[in-house]
Amino acid sequence: MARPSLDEKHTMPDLHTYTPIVDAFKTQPGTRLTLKGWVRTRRDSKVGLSFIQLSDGSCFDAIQIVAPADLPNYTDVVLSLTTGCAIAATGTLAQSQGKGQDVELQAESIELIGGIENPDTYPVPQKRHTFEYLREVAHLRPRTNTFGAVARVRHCLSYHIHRFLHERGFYYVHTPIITASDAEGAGEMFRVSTLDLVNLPHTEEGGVDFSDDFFGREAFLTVSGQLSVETYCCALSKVYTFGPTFRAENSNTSRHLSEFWMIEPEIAFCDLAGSIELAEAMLKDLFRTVLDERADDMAFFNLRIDKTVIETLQHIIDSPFVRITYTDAVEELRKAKKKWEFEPRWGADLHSEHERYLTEVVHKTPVVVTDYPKGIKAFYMRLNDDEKTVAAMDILVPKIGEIVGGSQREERLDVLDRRITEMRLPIEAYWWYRDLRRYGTVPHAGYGLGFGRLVQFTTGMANIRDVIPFPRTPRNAEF
RNA sequence: UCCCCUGUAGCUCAAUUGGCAGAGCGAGCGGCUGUUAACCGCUAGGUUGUUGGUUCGAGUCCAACCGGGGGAGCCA
Repeated sequence: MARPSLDEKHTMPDLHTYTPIVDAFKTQPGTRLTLKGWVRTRRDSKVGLSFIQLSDGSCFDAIQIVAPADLPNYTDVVLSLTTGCAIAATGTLAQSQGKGQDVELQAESIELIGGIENPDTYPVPQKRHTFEYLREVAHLRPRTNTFGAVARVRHCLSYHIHRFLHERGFYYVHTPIITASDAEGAGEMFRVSTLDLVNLPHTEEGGVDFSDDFFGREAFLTVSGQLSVETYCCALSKVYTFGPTFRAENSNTSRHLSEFWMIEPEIAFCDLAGSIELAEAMLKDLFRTVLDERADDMAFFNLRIDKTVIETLQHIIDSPFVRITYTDAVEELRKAKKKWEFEPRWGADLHSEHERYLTEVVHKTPVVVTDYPKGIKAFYMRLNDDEKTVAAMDILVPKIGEIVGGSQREERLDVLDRRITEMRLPIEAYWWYRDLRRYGTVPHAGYGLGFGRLVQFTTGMANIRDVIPFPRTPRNAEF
């Protein structure tokens, strides 16, 4: 990420009457600076000094400020600073006399900007906290090491997804959040309505009369931008969406959210293999970039969260993803000397234990499973010549399982219609989707990459609720 | 939604066969120190998730409900 260099600062609006700590660390000792941020800890020395660890979130490390006892407000302000206080400190950057840091700020003045009402009630004092507890104080958890690091990595991944796709000629399409179609076929939907719930208008047959509703018909939050983005794909060739999606499933796991972000590239004149290549290149590019640009945060995750993350990411960057058909995968699983809770069987979906075995035990790397039975996959996936399987793919990674799900789309109208009918879906609802096959249809393919799962995998964080600022899950929408 | 575990101080957890509610961390005060996961001492802090039941007596046993965690399913 191109942070503005110090020289470029003057070309920016004067937001910074102070220096971000990330820049302070790169500054020559002897330079006079003002720093602003939040106090992590204060330690006093009877030599006549206080040491203040200051963090502003611009990088992982906090900086040490040395506050001499002869500051005019030393007794009444400096000595009462506690964890969480917001301050401004002006002074000279100096080579540290102590161990543990290279540079520190020798303060000439310290100004209290925002104090702590009562240190005893501050929810995130400088001590160990469980992630479960921190979820209850989600408005203050970004001040902790872990959540600051997650936020920076999340930003880095987000930014470079756009960069990666942009560099390859993809256009970013804003697909709608509200959809009038309940036929997206990827799970339970949240209803969007302005009807008065306690006094619903009824039709003559006794059902709810949605013609009185805001859109004059039933409306929902989208579960996927795919169907919409296919329309732009069949005009701009290479496109993607990156936005929130919503699933009203009663899912209670460490890798599901009711509101989550997803990247959905869609590529015209492309088959399944092409979309797998893109997904693999994209994941590798992202891992490489994060290890490079967020080395500070990644070192922390590797030390405190998961001692194998960096090694795992590096290994993935260096080796090709394993590709295996569903049929071969089932064969391999059946041959495995392992007791399954669910016996692998052709025609049934792979269970969590099967996916983990493939990716964690057999291959120890991401595994791309392709060509699933048509009966367990969505209507829009392209029927293979065997008439039994469809050109679908899932990319499985250790611990998390499915991180990408994609397919080549069915571009033949007759086959598409047959599939819609077979699956007893309301064909009228797909009129505009079917039009794409009537007017200049082309082979195309795409996939959905779960952004939260990507952040989870990259950081080693065990629960998806801890890689998004304010997780929405069943019975939980505080904040 | 199903299975298993769990709910005690601000946080993390103890509390013997049912018998006086405890510790560490954090916080406050004091001491020590170019300190840095600091160290030493003192102090404050509790309707044991809720409701009901069994019992002379319930943190402990029983029931229902509510929250949290792990696994499964749904998927990204």
